[in-house]
Amino acid sequence: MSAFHTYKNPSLAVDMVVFGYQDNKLSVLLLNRNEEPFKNEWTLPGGFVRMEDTFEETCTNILSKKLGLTKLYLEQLYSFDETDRDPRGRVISVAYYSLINPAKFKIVAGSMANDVKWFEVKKMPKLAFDHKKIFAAAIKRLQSKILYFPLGFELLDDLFTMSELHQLYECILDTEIDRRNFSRKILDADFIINTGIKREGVKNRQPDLFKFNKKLKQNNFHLNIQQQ
Amino acid sequence: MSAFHTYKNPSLAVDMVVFGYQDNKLSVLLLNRNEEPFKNEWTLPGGFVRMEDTFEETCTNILSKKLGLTKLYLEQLYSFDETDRDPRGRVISVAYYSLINPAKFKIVAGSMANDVKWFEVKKMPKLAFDHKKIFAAAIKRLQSKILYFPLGFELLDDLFTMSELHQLYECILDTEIDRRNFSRKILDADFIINTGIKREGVKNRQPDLFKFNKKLKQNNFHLNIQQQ
DNA sequence: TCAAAAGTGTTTGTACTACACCCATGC
DNA sequence: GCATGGGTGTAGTACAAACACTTTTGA
Repeated sequence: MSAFHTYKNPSLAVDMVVFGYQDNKLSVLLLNRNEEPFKNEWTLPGGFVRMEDTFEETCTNILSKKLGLTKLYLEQLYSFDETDRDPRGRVISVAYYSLINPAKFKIVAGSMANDVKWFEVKKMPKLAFDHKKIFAAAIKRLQSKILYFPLGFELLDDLFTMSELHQLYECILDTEIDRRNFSRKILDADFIINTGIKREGVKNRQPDLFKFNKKLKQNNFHLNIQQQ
Repeated sequence: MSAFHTYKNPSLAVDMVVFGYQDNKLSVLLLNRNEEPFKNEWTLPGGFVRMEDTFEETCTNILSKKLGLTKLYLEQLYSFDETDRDPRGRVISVAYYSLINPAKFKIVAGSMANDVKWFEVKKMPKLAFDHKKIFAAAIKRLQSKILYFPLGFELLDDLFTMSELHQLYECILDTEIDRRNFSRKILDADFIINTGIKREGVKNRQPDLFKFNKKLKQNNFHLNIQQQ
């Protein structure tokens, strides 16, 4: 038992794929490294796990420094263990993804990075380390999970129109969905509630505003989208 | 960079939920601990990750010592990070699950444990550490993944009858499935191939023997089972 | 009064469910 | 012959896809 901590351990870090949705585009938050290795390349935000912190605490600490944001939707993705994934030594990375509404937060550059920026998922730059792989896993998870779980609401304002929700789904899934069938399906599943309020100041007919049904007990929603 | 390994890191371990199927029952392999903490209690097999090993290598090393088995189906489940999950100190556990055919292997007691035993998933003993949680996650993953992915074949012999496969699904999902609808669905999906061979020496009509279709390219299988 | 987006409804086809029937084998 | 499990077929139904129509707003 006394020998318990004498083994040399791999280092342990978290890396995060932070998704944001704005202007009908899905984006990811990247940092530009200001030190070697991979100086001036783009990376996912991340950092080492301290002895006293859980993964989520580590994630929250890192993102609160850089974005000033709290109460994040966080979900563990996968743990990456290739022995050569970090040139500095053996580092295990536990990947998380997060969904945020960029309109609610202001990005603040942190001490480790000289630049923080949103990139559209369709226009991603080259990523350092094995972060391309982590990003790919996150997109895949997001696309499959949104088919049966109410994820999208984290990315939208508290009140949103059916059109906005519909476009979000089309954007994330990168496919066309019939708006009428989508509307019926998502209403039947009780994911959302029509507030009765109308959005004003729009060009055409004023759409209803919906809110997420936080009291949803049973989830019987399932979109059948063919993944290509 | 020189300070890279001076931070104190949490220890890193893997824990495995090894599923086996025999006598129409789904079982899990457990070890009886021969040292404190949790002496004489049952645990999932596991061990610490060495600097030079990947997770899968760690899993394989541990299981080959205790079971003499190779070429395992292994899938990463989740990483458990509660700060108090191990009384000896901070230990992160990356959980994997494995599917094996017990008939193919012989269990060998290892150096760390004084007993190795299969337990039916419906008759599990109290588990040490947070292993009950890990086990629950594994069952849940197995139940949801088998609905759309060809997992069951890892648990069966190379040649099996439709009945055997059907019973395996009913056992894992803990529900009744109409055998005729099941048969049609799984055949339509091209998961399995009828070898034309019949099983002999049975009491009633000789059933066809099937094999897994290893050349399966596109997976359009999906069982619709209501999870209760 | 026209264009564009939003709300609501209907038809059609497919796929799943719930069955029934026949076949082969051992006793 | 009969009991038992194995193989195959079919009618009914529910749901999803495809599509059309009406309503509301700003210009």
